[in-house]
Amino acid sequence: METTKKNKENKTRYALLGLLLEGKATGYELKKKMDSSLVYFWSESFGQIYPTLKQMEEEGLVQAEEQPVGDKIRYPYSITNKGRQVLREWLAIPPAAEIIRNELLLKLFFAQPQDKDTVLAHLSQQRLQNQSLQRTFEQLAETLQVSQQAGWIFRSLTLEYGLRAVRAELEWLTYAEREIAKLTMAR
Amino acid sequence: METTKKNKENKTRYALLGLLLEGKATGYELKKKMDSSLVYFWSESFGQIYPTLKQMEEEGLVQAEEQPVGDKIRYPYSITNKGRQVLREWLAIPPAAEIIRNELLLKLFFAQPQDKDTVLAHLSQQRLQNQSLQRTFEQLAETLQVSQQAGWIFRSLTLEYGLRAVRAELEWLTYAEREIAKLTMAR
DNA sequence: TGACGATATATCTTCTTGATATATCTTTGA
DNA sequence: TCAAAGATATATCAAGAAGATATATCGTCA
Repeated sequence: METTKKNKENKTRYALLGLLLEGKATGYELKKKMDSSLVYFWSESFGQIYPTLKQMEEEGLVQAEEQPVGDKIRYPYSITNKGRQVLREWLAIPPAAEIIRNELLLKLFFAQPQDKDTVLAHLSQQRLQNQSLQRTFEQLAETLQVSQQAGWIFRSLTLEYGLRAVRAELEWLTYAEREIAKLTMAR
Repeated sequence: METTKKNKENKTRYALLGLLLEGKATGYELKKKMDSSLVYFWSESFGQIYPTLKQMEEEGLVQAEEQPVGDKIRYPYSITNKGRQVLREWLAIPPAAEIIRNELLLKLFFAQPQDKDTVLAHLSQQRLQNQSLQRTFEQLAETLQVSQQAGWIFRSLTLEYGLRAVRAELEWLTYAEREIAKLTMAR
């Protein structure tokens, strides 16, 4: 696959531009929005957000505003038409294959028979995390049902993805625990 | 959750140590091994592998050997007892929650009704990628069935995870395409 | 013999994460 | 009413990771 294009492109900007479609917000507010809606498949740190916003302002993709609040100044950003266009163009590009780093699977892969109990503990922790995530998704689904505006369908599809992924992982956990139990019986 | 421990720990080393359990190998060979077995849930670049190997040698976790081959010198590394111990200790630590970055879902999340065709194209590409991955996993499963040595069960569980994840994603793709088709009917 | 692809080591830049610093604002309880 | 705690807000740094690229040798096929 001889690709010349740089796959190293900063994607933080698109996440921020997308969030700014909903209205102006400060870097801090953008981070909060992200953590309440996108975290399950996308996250950014302040170390990425603030510099990216500044850079995008230089490029004319967003516009900052100085808003004095008491003794301090907030900098709410809003998306420009150029920003909207850049986001639209990016949306049309086929998404790059994700790179996954799953620490649980890595530990499992290197485990030996004597690590059985360790592995079972890891699986059990994973189950708890997934169950909690499942509840979060179910609550989000209820909230989403209420507000059926434009683009609603696509957002609900991302949520459905999360729900199915969690369910599949829980089923795998059950399978894995059972297989490891069998192992114990045999010896 | 007041955690003092640095979550910023280099994990490349553990992947390399794990691979070195199977026998000595050069950085290049380690990369190849990784790409043929772990890629589906873990990957590393040369930019990580070579410096990490050097660093681990200084710490006494691996041992380099100078092996002249014709005009050039290979540097096969082998794991030391200290390395084995460090790996074992890491295996016992509960895995950190993965951070996911799914570009497809991000694009979906920001999509508007007019992006319908773009989204369908992305989904269709995703389906092809998943189908190809599914075939790879099925072939790997057959290979794995043959060699049932120690630790075989854990490796087969990681493969089973992959198979189930791919299957779940394919089912979601079908669901998503159907939902978007409904949308078209309605207007 | 030359071309090509695989082997092998290495470095650089950019991107990303997590930790930390600083300061103000808001809320809550003593 | 004062202090403490916690939320808001901006920012920077170090370490880690990804991707691109450079260099050179080896084996093999035409």
